[in-house]
Amino acid sequence: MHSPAELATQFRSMGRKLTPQRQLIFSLLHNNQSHPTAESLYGVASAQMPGISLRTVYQTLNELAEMGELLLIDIGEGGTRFDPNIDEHHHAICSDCGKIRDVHVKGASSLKPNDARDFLISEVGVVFKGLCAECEARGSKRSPALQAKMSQKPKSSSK
Amino acid sequence: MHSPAELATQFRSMGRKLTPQRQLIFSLLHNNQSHPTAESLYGVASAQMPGISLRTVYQTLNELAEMGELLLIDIGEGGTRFDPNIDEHHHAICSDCGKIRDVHVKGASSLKPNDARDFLISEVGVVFKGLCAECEARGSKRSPALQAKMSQKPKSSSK
DNA sequence: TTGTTAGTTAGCAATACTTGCAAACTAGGG
DNA sequence: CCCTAGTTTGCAAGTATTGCTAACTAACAA
Ligand SMILES: [Mn+2]
Ligand SMILES: [Mn+2]
Ligand SMILES: [Zn+2]
Ligand SMILES: [Zn+2]
Repeated sequence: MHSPAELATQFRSMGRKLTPQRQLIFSLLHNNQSHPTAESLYGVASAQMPGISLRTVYQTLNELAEMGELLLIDIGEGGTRFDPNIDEHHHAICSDCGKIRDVHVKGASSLKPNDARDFLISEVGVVFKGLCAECEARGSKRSPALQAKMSQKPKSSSK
Repeated sequence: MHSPAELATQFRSMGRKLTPQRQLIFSLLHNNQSHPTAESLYGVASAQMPGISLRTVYQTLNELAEMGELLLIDIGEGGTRFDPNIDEHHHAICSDCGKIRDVHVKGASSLKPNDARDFLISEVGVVFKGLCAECEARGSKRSPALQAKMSQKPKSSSK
């Protein structure tokens, strides 16, 4: 993703406005390697700008994605994760805590299917699943589903 | 996934019952390479067994997944896809029509992240995105989202 | 500064997918 | 044929995301 300043220029040049909400989201995304969900971003955004709406977070994330400034990652668990790192890279996903780490894989871009020679490849993605250092050390065996449940606070009206 | 007959035995030996619904689902899944969603399976199941419930399809698919007889695949678009092919393989996903094809990738299992040497890998997945032969030939440029919309019949009460 | 307006935001309804629940049903053993 | 543990259904509820629109405001011009 480009810097907040560059995005500002880019937005304005597209006839879009530079609102405080957008500026905040740009800054929260800048150098963010956590692969956040819309909801988690909304959490930190709300802390700095009470009243900002989840709807606006979704809207801005979608705009950035359409502009090619963000990548979407869909692991099975939970919602879509957003990735401001648009350079070629791959991911290691911890099946215990759900954290996603950026990794680089030598030779990944030249991988080809043995079969399906008639398939026109536009993109190759490699995903490693396993345990991150922390979870491995902790010797945890919790499933991601259980993890999610445990870190869940009772929600009243989140619709 | 094991054969319907083997699954029958396996289910009974676990104290589970062999119902007509389960038998039907086993047979629909056997040698099925379409990576169906619960909903699409429900469609074909309903044709052969009117009255079978979507709930039961989900239930059976989840049971098979827990038993390790099915793999779950989550592409961004639409619901979870189920894969009765549990041998090591990878996928080519058409960004136009959404079809998923099984592919084999030489050397995939020995891929390692350059960084993240502290990550304990349990599984490596490779995904190719691009155009399948049909869509490529057709020269289609439709997005999967648009595709989905176009093939959508108005739903009344699908909740 | 002020006015104008196209674009944006907030909030709530609606949708899509999946699971929770409980009453009715039934496979499989005795 | 009976019993009952396990199953199926139908519907409510939950989660993630988008549709809609009235109220708001950034950007620009006067
Ligand atoms: Mn990343
Ligand atoms: Mn497959
Ligand atoms: Zn972890
Ligand atoms: Zn295609």
